[in-house]
Amino acid sequence: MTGWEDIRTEVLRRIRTRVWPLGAAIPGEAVLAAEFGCARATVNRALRDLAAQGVLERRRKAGTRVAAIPVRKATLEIPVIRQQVEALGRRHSHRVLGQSVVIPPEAIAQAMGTKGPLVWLETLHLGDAVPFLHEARWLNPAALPPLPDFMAISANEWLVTSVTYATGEIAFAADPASATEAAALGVAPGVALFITERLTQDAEGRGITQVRLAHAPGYRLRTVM
Amino acid sequence: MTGWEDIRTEVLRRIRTRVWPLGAAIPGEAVLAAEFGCARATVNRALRDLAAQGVLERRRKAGTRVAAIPVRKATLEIPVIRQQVEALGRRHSHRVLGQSVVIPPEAIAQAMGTKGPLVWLETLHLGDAVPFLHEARWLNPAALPPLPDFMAISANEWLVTSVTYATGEIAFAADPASATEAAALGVAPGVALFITERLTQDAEGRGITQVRLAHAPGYRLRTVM
DNA sequence: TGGATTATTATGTCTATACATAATACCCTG
DNA sequence: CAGGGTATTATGTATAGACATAATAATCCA
Repeated sequence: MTGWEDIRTEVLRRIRTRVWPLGAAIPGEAVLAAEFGCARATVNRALRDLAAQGVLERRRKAGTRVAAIPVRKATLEIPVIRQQVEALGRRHSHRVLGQSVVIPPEAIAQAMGTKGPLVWLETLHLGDAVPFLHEARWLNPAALPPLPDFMAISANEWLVTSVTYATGEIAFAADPASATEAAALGVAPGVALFITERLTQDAEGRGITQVRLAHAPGYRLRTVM
Repeated sequence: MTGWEDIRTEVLRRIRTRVWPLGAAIPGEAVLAAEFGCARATVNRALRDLAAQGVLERRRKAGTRVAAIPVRKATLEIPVIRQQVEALGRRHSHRVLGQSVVIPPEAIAQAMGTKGPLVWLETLHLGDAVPFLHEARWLNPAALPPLPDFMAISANEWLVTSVTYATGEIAFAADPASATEAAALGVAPGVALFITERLTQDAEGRGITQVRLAHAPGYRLRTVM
């Protein structure tokens, strides 16, 4: 009856009802285990979970305290573009708008950690022949297997299956449509577009790819808390 | 030497190098524990972590398999507005632009799960007296403690500390600035704004608050993968 | 053969114990 | 009193063993 989720619930209740006020230290694991009549490992699991959510802050020796300002953490699932389109009940296709090998601008070169030439690739993703997303991407051939024919497989899809694990950062913004994006998406320049920018690095920290995704108007990124 | 993180690393390596291809089933916990020379619980911890990341899919009895399409999961930290402003090295302040009690439009009433009147609140957040964010919020007084004076404490801040735990959903979008938002933020109507919309519910599923945050141009939401 | 029941199995979780680790608190010395 | 070293302590992790649970596979009966 005292599963770790039950304990998590009870701890949350005490925080919510201010039995344990914001910022206050809570009893140690051993004490709580004794109180709840379970093993310390069970309490540990519950508290670790709450710490991962940002509700608690834990430090060795210092103990556990309720987060003073509970930072909300939300998990975003970032699917492959094909899946996003198909989730809308539309058929996905893509068109390569341009591909070339060029020396990148300074900002990109620095982000990718290389001075050599990169592959520049512009792709338009469509759902039932309607523009869905404009993809402007830099690829670092020095950090990637031989590039395929991007007309056959989109870079987005090729990358998730050929570079299984990597780190990087994502940023979201709202930008006015550039001339290129407007033309590709069939909207007026300056229209508000939802932008996703991603920088991906391999295990050695080399830049693999940098991409700017401009979503057609109406796109919403959603998640539950 | 065989901590659960080491095992996680090794499992990831096998996935990356296609020893275990995408979509394939991997050996059971007991088998892996024997191979790595550790307890099953240790393997379990590693595999659970990878499943939480979306790299593996696990089902009782069915076993564990590599995710066919590795859905990327990113964790967003959603701080209080004050913290966002202060993180930029600016001093936070807020101004209440309007507060009233009205019957909400149909869409809001449905989202909040009530037909009664709600509190409508418009707030402008500033950093060093420069407009930072426009907050347009519905509050459900039936699901909240008595409302404070929102000129003294912003609704954003009051809510995180008085409603410690709740569920809800968040959506991000890019919208053109409405007349109200443009005026408040001091930008031209139609300018691309980054919008955060949040619907918060309490433990019983009652709508607590619904808010639309319009960030001043230049705002970027960032996270690491 | 179809449908319901039962057996099997891999993951999920709990326990008790042990040791590791990090960080604080304390104490001792110069 | 400052500085550094040491003791203490709460969390972090590992282990073996056990039982729970869910889902599939096998079986049995109508």
